[in-house]
Amino acid sequence: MSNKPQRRVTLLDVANHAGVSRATASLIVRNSPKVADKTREKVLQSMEELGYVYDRVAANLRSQSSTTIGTIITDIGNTFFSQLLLGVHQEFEKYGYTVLLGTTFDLLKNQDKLISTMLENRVGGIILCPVSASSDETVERVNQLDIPVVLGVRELPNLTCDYVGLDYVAGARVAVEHLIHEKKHERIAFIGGIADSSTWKERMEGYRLAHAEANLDIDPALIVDSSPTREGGLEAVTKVMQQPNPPTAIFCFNDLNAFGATIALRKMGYQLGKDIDIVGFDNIPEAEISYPPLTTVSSFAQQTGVEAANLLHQRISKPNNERQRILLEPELVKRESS
Amino acid sequence: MSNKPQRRVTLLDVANHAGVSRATASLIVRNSPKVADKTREKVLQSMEELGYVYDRVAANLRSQSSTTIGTIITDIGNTFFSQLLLGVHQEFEKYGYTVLLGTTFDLLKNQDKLISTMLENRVGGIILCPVSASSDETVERVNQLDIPVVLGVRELPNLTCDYVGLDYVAGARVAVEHLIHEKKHERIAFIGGIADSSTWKERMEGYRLAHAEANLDIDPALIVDSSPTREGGLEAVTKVMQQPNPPTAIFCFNDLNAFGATIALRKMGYQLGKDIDIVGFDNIPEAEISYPPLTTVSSFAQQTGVEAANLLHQRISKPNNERQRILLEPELVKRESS
DNA sequence: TTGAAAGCGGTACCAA
DNA sequence: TTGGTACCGCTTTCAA
Repeated sequence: MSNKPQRRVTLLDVANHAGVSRATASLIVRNSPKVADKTREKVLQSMEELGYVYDRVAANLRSQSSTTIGTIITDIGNTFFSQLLLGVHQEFEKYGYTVLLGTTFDLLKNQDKLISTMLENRVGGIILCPVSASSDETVERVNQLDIPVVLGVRELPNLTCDYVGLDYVAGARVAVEHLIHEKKHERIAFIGGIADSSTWKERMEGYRLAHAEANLDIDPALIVDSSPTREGGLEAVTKVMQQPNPPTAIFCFNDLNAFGATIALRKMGYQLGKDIDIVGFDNIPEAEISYPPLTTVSSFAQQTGVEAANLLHQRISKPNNERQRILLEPELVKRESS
Repeated sequence: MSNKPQRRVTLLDVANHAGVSRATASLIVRNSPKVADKTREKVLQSMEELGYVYDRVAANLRSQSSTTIGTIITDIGNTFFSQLLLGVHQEFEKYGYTVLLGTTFDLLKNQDKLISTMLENRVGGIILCPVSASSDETVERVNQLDIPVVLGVRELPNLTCDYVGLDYVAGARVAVEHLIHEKKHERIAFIGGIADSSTWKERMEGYRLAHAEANLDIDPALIVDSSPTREGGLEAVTKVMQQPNPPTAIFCFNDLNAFGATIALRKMGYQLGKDIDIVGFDNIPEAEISYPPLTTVSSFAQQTGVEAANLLHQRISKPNNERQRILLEPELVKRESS
């Protein structure tokens, strides 16, 4: 028993064993109702005995279909994306899709390669969280694809596919308004994130609106971008606090940036939530247990994943439906860091 | 342009367009050296023009090979596993494998189904982090598989496949020794984790050894298991602190449990690292930014993923190599919670 | 170095 | 309700 390199048991083997044709056996694996119960049982019995394993790959090849979908995210190490992925999985499990995972680390060349890989693997659709440097070529390329694509988190211009993301403008605005009105700040820094990206620009817009509404001027020296990581936050806040006239509050591109900033500020001797206020963006699980617990804007990562998966599923089953654009509403979660 | 449901461009189309045979074109997509440079260029040119996309699925079917591998983890929401997954990805990208991801949520029936799905999708191998309730049937089943399996994190008895994990006994021991010798505790609780699982038993053994070595008795009332989550930690610590003679220090099954315990203890009015000491296990990124920063045992999640991927790759290329068992050495990371 | 034809493990289609 | 056969897109094998 268990002497490995045996030939795979095929449907034909099963059919022969059960004394039926391959076509009939095929109907049975596909749960077709138009086959006699007796025959079905006989064949199922044979499958059991022979240890038959369905070859979905061969089936998909012949039927020109696919049961796998590609999910391309930026970084699994970032809880925001792992939460999103959780949502995607959770939803696709229902539909019986399998997920092919790819991570870009925000590099365009990785993204290009991943899209190719996904296509070569005949995925039925792609959930794409585009890298911040996504170029016109990316857009062009995605537009050319014969399979459905749902964009997540970051929207690309001139792209006509479904999209699910957050109203970042509103999210940034509510965060900054909180700092202005409830916390009475007038010099608020905006740190982190890559200034090229649409997600940054939208937060910037929210930041601007909140200032405009309160008749507050914006000091460009208080705006320092960086990579959206802990390290980035650390660097950016260090830079911004070295100003002759430093800010009294800090709005961060995301929670990761905020954590980095927190570490740096604490080292400088600031007491967070007292000497200086800080608010993040995303509400990743760490925000709750960090010190001090981080005030942040929830961007509903898991929910985003769920919606994206749903959109893709709909698009696959009804290719000609009208294009959808889902914008989740952000929510300010007040904790102790501000 | 971009009128969707066009037939897929095949190698035959390319061959015709370039005026060569399909076999020749096939050699070219596989980078065979035995084809004239002129022919190659002509064909590559045609591919470009026609927008050819290689069908890896069909290729794998015909050549009885596979370029995807399955990775089955417990929960993407748990940073330990997302870090592990990060390692796996990072490594497989080098070898050109694509990862099919599955999550069990520690449920046996999910695990069974995922293994089936992976097989049906013709994965070339599986990295399996088994659920804690993995039964003899799981073992039996995995033993029967014709494809390589590498076990991660949790070892299963009587299973002859490669394994990569941590020396949990040593890890628990060093943690508890720290509490006994450096922090002078004599009543140390062990909370969290499922008492059935091998990972729990090994930590328990380390806990026992540290006590034995210090001539300390173990009070069974201080040992409370739970699910390995934040909620579990919260419940378990609540139970253990209600003892008439509560512990003065707490060793947690993992960091998630520790965070839950932290929240509960703080609510009870304890000041961590002062009134009571706590140490976790895993050293997930959150441990560093939690309050207070958590003393914990690093279990090198990402490294585990890297090693597992390597093991699987080796096994796939050399099926008859001797079985390997990699045990990473734990490391105590001292922070402020103890 | 290139080409013709069979086959991987299924499904589609049509006839019986 | 069942069976026969072509075929999905590629690789393999062997001959030219």
